[in-house]
Amino acid sequence: KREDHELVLELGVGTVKRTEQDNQKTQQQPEEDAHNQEEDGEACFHSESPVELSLGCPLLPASAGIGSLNSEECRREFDVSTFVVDGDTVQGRSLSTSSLPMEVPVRQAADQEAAEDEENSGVGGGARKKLRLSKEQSAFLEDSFKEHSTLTPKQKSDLAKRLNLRARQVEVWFQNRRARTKLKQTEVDCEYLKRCCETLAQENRRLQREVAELRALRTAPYPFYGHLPASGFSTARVCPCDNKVITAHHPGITTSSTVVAPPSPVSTLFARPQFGPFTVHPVLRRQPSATS
DNA sequence: CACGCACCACCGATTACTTCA
DNA sequence: AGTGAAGTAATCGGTGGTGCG
Repeated sequence: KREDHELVLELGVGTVKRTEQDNQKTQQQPEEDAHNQEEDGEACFHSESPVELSLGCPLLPASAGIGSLNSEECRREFDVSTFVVDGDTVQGRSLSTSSLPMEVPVRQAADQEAAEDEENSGVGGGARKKLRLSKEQSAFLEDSFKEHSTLTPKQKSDLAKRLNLRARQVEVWFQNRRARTKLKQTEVDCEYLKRCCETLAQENRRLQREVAELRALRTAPYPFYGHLPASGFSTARVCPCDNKVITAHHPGITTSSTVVAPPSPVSTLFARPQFGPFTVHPVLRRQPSATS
């Protein structure tokens, strides 16, 4: 956790808390898994050596625009140098598709073969078989997605090979993942626009009240203005739209000039929020429902 | 250089299936 | 055990970019 950020998003990936169901499924395929491990020449995810991966993820500045989400920056901030093996913290490992220090167990080697058989045999008329990716496969794909939301053909085939999936499956996963990200961003944008609307409605009400007051002043007898400053200005306000100072003289003469005004609460709110694994809009960050 | 064509990657919408409350 | 909602893998049809003849 870093001191200069309010929140640190932590993602846990691992097999420490395996459900009974998972264990049962694993037991159903011990031979296949063992076979795959031997084939790859690397040990992985033995039930007696659970792996937990903790990902520290500092928030990016909320001022980052929606279009400016820089995956490079995200990646640099994305500290995955620590994970835990059997309770011991291991430092200094980086996470990438090429250097992840573990092989990912596959749940569906048999299903994979069946699907490929079906593909090769050209049997397509029956009900499609939906395969569920294992937690580890999903986590690995998720990590890859954090590095790059799109894949080159080589990255795709590498990932497919590593996860024992078809390249098409990897491709589809990334397509669906992008769609989910976009959907969530849309939801965040919607929430943000609602807030903008509320704020503008408040501002509108306030301005209408002010207009009514000014009209009342204009129609009042002259001595009523005795409290005004010698300059004769009755109001001086910064327009949130273009940072112009609106000054109203009596009676009814209005001038304007551009100044550099500090950001108003309104303009601060209008900084567009950014959904993503790394950013939370400052307004939304302080919601009671937040984890803080 | 313009055109048509094939190929590919991607997207949005949708379906089909699984999981969970 | 049955059921609906939510999540997600997979499919389909459309679009834009690219290379080639």
